[in-house]
Amino acid sequence: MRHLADRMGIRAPSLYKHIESKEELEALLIADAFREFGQVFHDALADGRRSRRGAMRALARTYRGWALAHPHLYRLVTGGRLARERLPEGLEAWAAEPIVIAAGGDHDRARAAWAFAHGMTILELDGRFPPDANLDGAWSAGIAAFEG
Amino acid sequence: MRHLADRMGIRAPSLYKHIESKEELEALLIADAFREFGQVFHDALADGRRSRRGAMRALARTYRGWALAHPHLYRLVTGGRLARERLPEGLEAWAAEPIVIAAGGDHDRARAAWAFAHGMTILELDGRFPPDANLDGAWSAGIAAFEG
DNA sequence: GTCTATAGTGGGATAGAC
DNA sequence: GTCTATCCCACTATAGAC
Repeated sequence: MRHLADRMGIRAPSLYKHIESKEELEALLIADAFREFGQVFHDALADGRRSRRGAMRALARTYRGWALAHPHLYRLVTGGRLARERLPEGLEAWAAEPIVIAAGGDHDRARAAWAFAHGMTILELDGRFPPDANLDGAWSAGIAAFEG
Repeated sequence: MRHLADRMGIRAPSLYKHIESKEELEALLIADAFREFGQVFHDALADGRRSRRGAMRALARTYRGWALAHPHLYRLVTGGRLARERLPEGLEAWAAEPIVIAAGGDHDRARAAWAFAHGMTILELDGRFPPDANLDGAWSAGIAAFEG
C-alpha cells in the first residue's frame, strides 16, 4: 500500500479514503484484469479460427504474451485464493470461455489445457526451467498434445 | 520459525544454533523432499511400465498424490525461486528423470507434461477450479493428451 | 544448546487535524 | 481528500547470560 501511494504521489493512509481495504483494492484490480485479458482472449479465439494454425495455438500465444507483459498482475489474478464473492458474477467464466470453445465444449479438456498453460507460465515467471530449456518448444509440444 | 520452534518445544532463537538462516533450513527441507518424492516417482515409473495403463498415468497419479499428501512442502518445493546453489548437484534432475523417460527422452514434451501436472496441482491446492469441476476427469484428459 | 531480551524491518490500518 | 502521528502485528535474526 505504501509503494502504491508513493507512485500516486500521496501518503498511504490517504488510500483508505478511496478503498476500504487492501483486499477490496485487489479485487478491483483482478476484475479489471479479467476484463482486459478476456477481451484479448476472445479476440485471439476469433483470429485463431480464421487462420490455419488453429485456435489452441492462438490462445496459447495470447495467454503467454499477456502474462509476460503483466507478470505481477498475472500472479495476483492466478495465485492463491480468489475472492469470487467480490467479483462481478459471470466475469471469470466469460474470460475463460475461449478455452472451453477451443476444447470443443469439453470442460475436462479445457481445464487440462488451462492447467498446462498456467503451469508453463508460472514456472517460467518463477525461473524454474533450466536456463537452456527451449520454452517455445515446450509450449509447442503441449499445444500439439491438446490440439490432437 | 516461531511455529517450528513451538512444535519442537524450544524458543525460536535456539533454532539458530542448528541452522544459519531460514533460507538454509528451507533448502534442507527441499532437498529432503526431492529425495523422498524422487524415490516414489521412480518407483511409479517402474510400476507403470509393468502395467497396461502406461507410465504417464502412473506418474500423474503419484505426482498428484504426493502433492496432496504434503501440500505445504509441495508449495515450498515448487513455488518461487529455487535456491539451486544450496542443493546437491544432480538431485533435482534425478527427481525429474521419470517424466523425461516417460516422454521418450523428449525434453520439450517432458516439460509440457510437468507444466500440466503442476498447473493441475497448484490450481487444485489453491481452490481455483469451480466446486463442481471433475478434477479426475481433467487429469484424465491431460494424461490422454500426453500419452498420444 | 538453551534461554530472555531486544533489535530491526515491514506490513495494514485508524484517529483526528486541516 | 489530504496530511501527520501512531498503533498493532508478524517476522527474521542477534547479543549475551547460563
